[in-house]
Amino acid sequence: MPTKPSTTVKSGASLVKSSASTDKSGAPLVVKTTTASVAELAKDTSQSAPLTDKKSKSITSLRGFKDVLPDEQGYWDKIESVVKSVASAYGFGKIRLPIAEATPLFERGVGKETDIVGKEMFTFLDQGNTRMTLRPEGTAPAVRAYIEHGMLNQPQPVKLWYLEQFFRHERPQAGRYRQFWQAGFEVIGSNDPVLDAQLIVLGVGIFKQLGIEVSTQLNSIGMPAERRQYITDLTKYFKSHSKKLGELDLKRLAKNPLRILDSKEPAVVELKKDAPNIISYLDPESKAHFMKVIEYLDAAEIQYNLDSSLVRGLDYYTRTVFEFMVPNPIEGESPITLGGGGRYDGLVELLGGRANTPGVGLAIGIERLILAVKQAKSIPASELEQPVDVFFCQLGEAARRQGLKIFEKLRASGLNLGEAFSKGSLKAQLETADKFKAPFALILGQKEVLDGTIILRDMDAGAQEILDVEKIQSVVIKRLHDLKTKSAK
RNA sequence: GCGGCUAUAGCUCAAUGGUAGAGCACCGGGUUGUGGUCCCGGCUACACGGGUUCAAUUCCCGUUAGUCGCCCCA
Repeated sequence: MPTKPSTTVKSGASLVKSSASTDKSGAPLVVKTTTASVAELAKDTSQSAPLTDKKSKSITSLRGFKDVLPDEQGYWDKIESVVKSVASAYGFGKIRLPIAEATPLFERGVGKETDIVGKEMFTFLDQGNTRMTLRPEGTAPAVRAYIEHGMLNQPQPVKLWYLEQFFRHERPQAGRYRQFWQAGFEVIGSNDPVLDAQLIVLGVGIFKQLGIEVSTQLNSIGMPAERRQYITDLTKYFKSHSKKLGELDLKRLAKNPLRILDSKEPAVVELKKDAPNIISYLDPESKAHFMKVIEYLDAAEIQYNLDSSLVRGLDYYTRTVFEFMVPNPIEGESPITLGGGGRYDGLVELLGGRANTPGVGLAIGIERLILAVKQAKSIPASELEQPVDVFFCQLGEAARRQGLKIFEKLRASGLNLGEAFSKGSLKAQLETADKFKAPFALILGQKEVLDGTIILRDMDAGAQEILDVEKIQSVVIKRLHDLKTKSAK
């Protein structure tokens, strides 16, 4: 919708102003309006305004916590509906997860040594001294729910999806906030590689439906035992070249050697070419699993890049890992990762569930997705705007009163209505109708109230017809239909 | 957490060591009955704190916030 709320609460001054105008427009509802009382009210507001303390500090949103304003909702609605329809098409059940969890869920599940848990969680003690955390990701909570509700007694695998906010205390950046939304898909209870592949197909499908081309990076990081050996050798290799490493990469090598693989240092990029490759450390079973994933992706005709340096920052991943990214959002800018996921075959057991309960999941970052969608301009404006079918104008007190009733009747018949009941002049109302891009306006004045009629104005043509007020629903619906078929041609 | 850049009205931007203008937006008016063009009027800002100075929105420092990059990740 093209309009913005007229009062933005940012400063103390505008706060006072907005409440004053509300009083004014609300008054006629309560009091039987006389010219005297309106004049008095007007006097009141003009007196209270100068009392505003200009120096008063305004409270703004927290760092990294954003308002999503009406003019952005089109993107959110569109994405939500795509995610939802894809989820149901693939047989996922929706789950709504609590916003906070017991802190150990993430310490154990995601890994104490990860950056997410180590330094990015919003963790606090509640009044009862319980350590709780605003969820930084969804997989551990989803798995917790799977265990807690005995979902192992349902047909396996259990497929869950969610679209929820998560929290990480990071420095905000483009497409990165402290409160952010993710669409997540979890498939728990089967280790069949076909599920890994299908989840990637699903992810690519979501992006495709939103008009976004992503490239899919794919890797297998094996099971923990295989990875351990790899990490040992990788560390050994890079240590032997430690002179070429910068401070940061040395730190990574000491703390989390896998991370050195996504270093952007030219020297490291060069060294990586001869570094041990994770794939050759996979045992036959993991290797066969990975091969199957690849075969299924080929069968589904999904493009992917094998990237043996793709490692992910959460400890629970096993075997398949993948990422979706927009390679070149803008000329010269670095790629944006829109989503990613992987297999987590040990997580259920780690969180106290039955041993040998595998799982695989996918998460998509909604704010980043919106960034990409905006960039690609892939959603037509008509889908992003909230259409107003007909704008209701009223003139005079009698028309305003009857208008309220007529408005309700029209609303009940499923029309999207615009109105400016708080405005008096027809001019102002038609101006507003114009700003809402309403194709039609209904005009109810004194005369029409007496005659039992109402004027229907075609806003583009400027033509008007006088209708029997009892018949407006059907006529308005018909005119809208005519307009749509006409513009479709 | 680290580094670069930035901070003037709701938005986009000016100017200025002597406290600020425009365009758009918003509100009202130009006939208490007709919008998209036009005319008139109105509202709204120097992020915060300190320093230098007779005087700071302007120069300096700090804080905060935004933004970009790093780290990390979605």
